Amino acid sequence: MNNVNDTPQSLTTTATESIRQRILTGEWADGGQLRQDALARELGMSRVPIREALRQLEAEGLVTIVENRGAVVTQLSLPEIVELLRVRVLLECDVLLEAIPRQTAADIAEAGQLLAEFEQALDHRDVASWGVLNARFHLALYRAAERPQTLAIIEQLHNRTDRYTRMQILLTDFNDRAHREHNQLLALCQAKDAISAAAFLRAHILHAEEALEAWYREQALAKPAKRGRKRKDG
Amino acid sequence: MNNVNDTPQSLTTTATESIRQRILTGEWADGGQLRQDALARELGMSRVPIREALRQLEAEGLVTIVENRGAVVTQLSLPEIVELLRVRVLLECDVLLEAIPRQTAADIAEAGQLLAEFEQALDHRDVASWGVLNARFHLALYRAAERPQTLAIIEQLHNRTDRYTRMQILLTDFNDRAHREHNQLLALCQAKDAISAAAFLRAHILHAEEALEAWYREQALAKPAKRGRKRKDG
DNA sequence: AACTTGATTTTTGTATACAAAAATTCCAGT
DNA sequence: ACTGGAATTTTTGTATACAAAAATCAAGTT
Repeated sequence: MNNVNDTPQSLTTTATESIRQRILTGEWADGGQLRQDALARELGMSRVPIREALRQLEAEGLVTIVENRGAVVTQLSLPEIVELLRVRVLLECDVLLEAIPRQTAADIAEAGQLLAEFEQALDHRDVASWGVLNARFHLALYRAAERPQTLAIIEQLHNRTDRYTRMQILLTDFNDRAHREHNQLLALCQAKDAISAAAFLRAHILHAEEALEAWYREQALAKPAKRGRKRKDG
Repeated sequence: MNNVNDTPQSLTTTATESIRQRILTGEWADGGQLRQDALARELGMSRVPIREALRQLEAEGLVTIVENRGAVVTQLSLPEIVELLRVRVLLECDVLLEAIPRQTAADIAEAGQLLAEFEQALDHRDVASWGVLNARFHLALYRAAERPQTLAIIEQLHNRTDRYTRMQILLTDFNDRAHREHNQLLALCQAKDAISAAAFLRAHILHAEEALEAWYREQALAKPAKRGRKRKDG
């Protein structure tokens, strides 16, 4: 995704990548407003490439542009998140099944390296990188399937959902479980046990979904209590 | 997708929709150049909203922007098309399974109406509308699943692949088979036979894939012959 | 305190201008 | 006829200016 050629990159591409990265690392809250002028100043360019970048990110599902009102970081409802996780289950399990017989030692090593980085990030509560590392770990396992179009769709699904699964890990102290499951997944890949790995991956994603649903339910219970207190104080 | 509100639509949105529609109906050939100036003149606006529209359509996979050289209608190779059709199989069969128990008589009637329109379009060789009607027919069957995010992804997959399956129908006289299979699919939905319908849908999409692959093989055989003749004349 | 209205400011959408890159044309030499 | 280089034209990328829409602020009324 980085510009590895010597040809200068257009400002629009620079803006798209920068804004996307900042959304993925959680710099802006869900629903947070993205001001064209501010972004243009920060990135040292006019509003025009910013607008083009926002158009692109809107089509990727990361940004929602409201006409004459500007752009916000897209907010997903729980049903929407759950739906996208279900799509992930369908695509990722199929791709993993196909990838495992073709994974090389280098693929496994790369995934292992990413897992080590993810463990460190979990230990250090470096929340900003959890989603990115999670996506990279999964994609490293799938790459051997040589399905670049499918992987691009999967990457976009991660870009849209990992903010939420990451937040859930943070708020429910899901670290150990996430790490355990990733290690187990890697071990099954090393063992070339495609059927078990795909079934495990399915369970892994569905666990995240269940935990997210449980967390949302807790929030729903917690919110009315807050409102009650506010009335008393107000 | 049409603007049903009284609020005026931005020029960018207008341009996006217009250009997308023209790509889907085959107005431009695969790989055809999209000139910003020409589009701006045709649509009666400046280049700025055209550029924004092209950025959006690029993220949808319909357009490929080459820096400093402009935009072309995206070309997919056979492996890429096959891959996207496989993704369609995964998503559409799952969604149809979920939709069928919830389909209403209105859903079935809508799909039947679209099938009648598709039959007419097939009879009249109205090629421009085949892809659009095909997508609409399928989406009508799935809508009862109430999975809007998944349907949006499926719609984009159709937008990216129906140009090719449509071309294959045209060039291999696949009309009768396409029509028969759509009718069979609708009948299985009417019978609420979800398992058979999903299996049939899978076979239907894979038939299209096989036919496309066969057609590409014929083209590969046909091409060297043309090149040979050209050398003799040249 | 809440609401309404008008004025002002901010933000967005778009056109125009300009610079840079790419494509095309032209011309001279072989 | 072909090639290479220069000149010209076309096209793209971006900044700036302007108009319109939305948001904010201030004053007055209930």
